[in-house]
Amino acid sequence: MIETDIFKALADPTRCAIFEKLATGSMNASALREGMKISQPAMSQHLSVLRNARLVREERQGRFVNYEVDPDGLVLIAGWLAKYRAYWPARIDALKTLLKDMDQ
Amino acid sequence: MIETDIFKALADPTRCAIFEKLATGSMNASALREGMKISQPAMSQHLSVLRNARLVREERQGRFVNYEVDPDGLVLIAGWLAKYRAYWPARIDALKTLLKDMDQ
DNA sequence: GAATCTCATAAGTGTGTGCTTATGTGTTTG
DNA sequence: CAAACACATAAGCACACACTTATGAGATTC
Repeated sequence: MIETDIFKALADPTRCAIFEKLATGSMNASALREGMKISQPAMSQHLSVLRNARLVREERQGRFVNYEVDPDGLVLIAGWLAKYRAYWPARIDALKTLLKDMDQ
Repeated sequence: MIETDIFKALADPTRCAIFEKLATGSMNASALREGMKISQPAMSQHLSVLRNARLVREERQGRFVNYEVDPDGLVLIAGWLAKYRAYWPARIDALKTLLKDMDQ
């Protein structure tokens, strides 16, 4: 099941934080590590998990590896969420407004 | 971090299946267990995790406990997803169509 | 009110996960 | 080509997690 892999990837707070940081702009692993109390191998392992979940993709640049958000994972989550749309209450209107605002 | 709790809840395949089954209609724990090779305590524990993640809510009915999807959890995921909307590609159009279809 | 039913909790166990240190791989630089 | 650098992989360890059996807590039925 590929969705559970995505959820599993985001279930770890550190990994979630890495993803959020990466969402502010693509970075290499060393830059990501700045400000985070985490070893180099740990970062590498986390990025590997995020990559397998299609939440992140890499691009080799010389001896650096540049990481960026992979839209595939996000779209998969959106697709999963869409299946349960029938359960969304009126509150969904607030979210729609939020989405519209972020479109600007 | 409350989002990681939701993701952690959905990271387990069994729990994910329970949620999906519950999305087809509210049920008590015994009905949920039908067709699933899982012990009664295991089901109870899974439901407890889903409840803490606000993905599911309970309603006592006599000696039965009726479970149903809690929209709160879904809305929280939608909110998390919305933060990364900038990364959604053209493919988002296909999803929008899907969402529109499910509105009918 | 005793038996039965639905569900929750307790306690114990094997497996998975996230971390560490140590080392390997590939690239750039002097 | 040797040293330095960025990153990946290996191996080992502590802890979390999903499961089991056993038992407890409430509610219904006879």
